[in-house]
Amino acid sequence: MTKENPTLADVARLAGVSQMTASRALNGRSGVSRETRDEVLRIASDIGYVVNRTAQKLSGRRNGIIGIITPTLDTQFSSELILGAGRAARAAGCEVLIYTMSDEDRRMHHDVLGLVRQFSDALLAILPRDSLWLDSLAKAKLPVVVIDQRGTMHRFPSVSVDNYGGALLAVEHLIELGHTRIAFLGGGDSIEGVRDRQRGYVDALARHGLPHAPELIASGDLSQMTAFEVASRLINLADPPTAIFTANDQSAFGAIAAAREAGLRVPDDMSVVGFDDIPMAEQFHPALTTVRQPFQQMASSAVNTLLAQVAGNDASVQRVTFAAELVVRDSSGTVTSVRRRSAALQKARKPGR
Amino acid sequence: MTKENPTLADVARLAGVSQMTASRALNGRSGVSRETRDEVLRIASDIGYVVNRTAQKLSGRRNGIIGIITPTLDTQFSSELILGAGRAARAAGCEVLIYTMSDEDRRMHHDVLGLVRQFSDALLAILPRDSLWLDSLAKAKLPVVVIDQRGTMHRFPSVSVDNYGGALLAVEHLIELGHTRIAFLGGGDSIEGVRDRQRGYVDALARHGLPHAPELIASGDLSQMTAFEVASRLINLADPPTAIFTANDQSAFGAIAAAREAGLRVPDDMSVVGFDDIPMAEQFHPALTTVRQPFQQMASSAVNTLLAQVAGNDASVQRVTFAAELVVRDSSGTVTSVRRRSAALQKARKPGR
DNA sequence: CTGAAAGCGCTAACAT
DNA sequence: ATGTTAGCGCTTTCAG
Repeated sequence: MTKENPTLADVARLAGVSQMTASRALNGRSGVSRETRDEVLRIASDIGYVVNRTAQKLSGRRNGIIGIITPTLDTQFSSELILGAGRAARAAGCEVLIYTMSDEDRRMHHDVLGLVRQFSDALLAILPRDSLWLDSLAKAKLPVVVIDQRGTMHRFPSVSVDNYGGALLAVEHLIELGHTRIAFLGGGDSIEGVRDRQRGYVDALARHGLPHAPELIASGDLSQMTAFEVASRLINLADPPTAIFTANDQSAFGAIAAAREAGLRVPDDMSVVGFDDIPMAEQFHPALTTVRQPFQQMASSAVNTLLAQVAGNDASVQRVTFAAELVVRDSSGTVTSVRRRSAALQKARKPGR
Repeated sequence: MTKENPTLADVARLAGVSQMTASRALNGRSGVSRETRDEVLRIASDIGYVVNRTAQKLSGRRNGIIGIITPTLDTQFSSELILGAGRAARAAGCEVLIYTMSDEDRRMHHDVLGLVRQFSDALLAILPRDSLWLDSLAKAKLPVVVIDQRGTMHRFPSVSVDNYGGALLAVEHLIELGHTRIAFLGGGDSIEGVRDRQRGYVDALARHGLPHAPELIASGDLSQMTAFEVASRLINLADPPTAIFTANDQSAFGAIAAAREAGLRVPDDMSVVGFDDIPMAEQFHPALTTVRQPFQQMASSAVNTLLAQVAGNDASVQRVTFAAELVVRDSSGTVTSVRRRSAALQKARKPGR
């Protein structure tokens, strides 16, 4: 029937106690006798009472909601993170609410943050690419943890993967396989993590005495389509690379498609190594060799930091970095004979397209 | 400085009017003189006032938030829909809050719905595959619109694409290209839309006098990986299909990978047509021929229906269906000579794997 | 056109 | 261990 949602007052009345007592019992606070508590809980569950989190919040208390703000939803990168955050939050008895800030309407940072704050205790920010955001965040008076973007000002705790170290692993893997002309397909330099990957690439090369070839460093925008184009250019170089390390998995997919388009087989004629290890990496054909970000751990660390801050344990501004792990699959292999490669490229170039 | 967020009371005081007047002005209600209104708005904007939506909601008013509940975030299907909904909502001056119900914790339908209701005026449900959900939704006393799943009980307004018609388009396209052995790679029958696609496939065949070959109907789970396996089986049939129509794009990607694995070229030796036209479809290589769902339109229709209901225009339970559109790209082509195909398959089979 | 009072559901801060 | 009071920020009555 159309009976309204049960409220705390209902529970209290039915249990024959005051609202306050009911509240205490429900929240597991001290100051309630076992008996009373059990009774209250029983009644609450009986009538299907669900605490009203907006009221909770309005009254000044924390309401166990953590807000996630993300620029996009369509990257597996963010979905993985969100998934992990949700799990971690629920494990702690919290819920998660997601707010997307699509690129178009970066207009009202302020409003959005204001809104999020009204609804939640803390905010998990998944790196919008511009730092304007960071400014707005600074004004929001609530705990914030930023993922994968250490603000230049170090204003917020952040959690990220060891991008530099991961890149090192990837490139050294390629070097071990015998590659000497290794290209880097980056993603612009608006994202700090991506810049770190490039640094790792450069240093790995240097460390192994490999020449620094500027023409082998190209930059896309982390999208598959752009990566396809950029990789195509790389492949058509007079002296093309035998391997490409890309700044993310999506780019790797694009690079692989480009290699195929050029008549090269992966990994026989061209090795490709990505970064992220999104679920697709394993499903792709060929399965992608890539650097794994421990999304679940990162998310859960972020959530816990947030929760600690909410609880008052001021963990000051800290940055947590997780180790990256190289996952070797089928897109990387030993260098093929130069003859074969050249032949393949020649053949592919002639017909044109 | 650490001054708290401005509240309605602040605006009112500064403007020298009562809270009520300020409220009316801010909400664009009648009963306020132009002058007063302008003054209030000016002040509000000056001090950066942002209405507190939780308070708004608590006081019984609608707060302009529409909640979206989705089982997954990692399918481009849902991201597209969410994106579209966000746009439509913002166009109407509303905001959108997303709640994910990961498969694991389908436990507390009730709580989740309760929570969503507290935060928002209406609910857009991108449905989890089981209908238990529908039951819970029925109890939630707030406007609901369901996307792509017309509940068996027709309890909610729904918007979906013409799955049946879309499938017809896809299969007829294949038939026009000369294919006669066309397989269907489905996705189980828990989703009504997917079942409709299968019906479309069957009917298209029948309509063109093509034999109904049960062995050419296989079912996956809409994931790329499963599709790879299922498609592999299809390809290894004694009399394999020359084309595969898949229930969604992800499955098409898997099928293409399987074809390649078997030594077949797409589209030369095997045509593949998907369904959805997620952004990846265009970026994939080969670009995928697929049936487009007008995500943006669907989402915006859903949002508008929701908004209308909130506004009180009870549009009763209606179902909106959008036409599907065939997008021909590079993964479908005319049938190749059987000789070539057989040769390719023979060759691929011998080495084994 | 404007304002005062009361309350949404809950929780701190004081009582008892 | 339990109850009372007051108030979070806003809005709906109902009065001027």
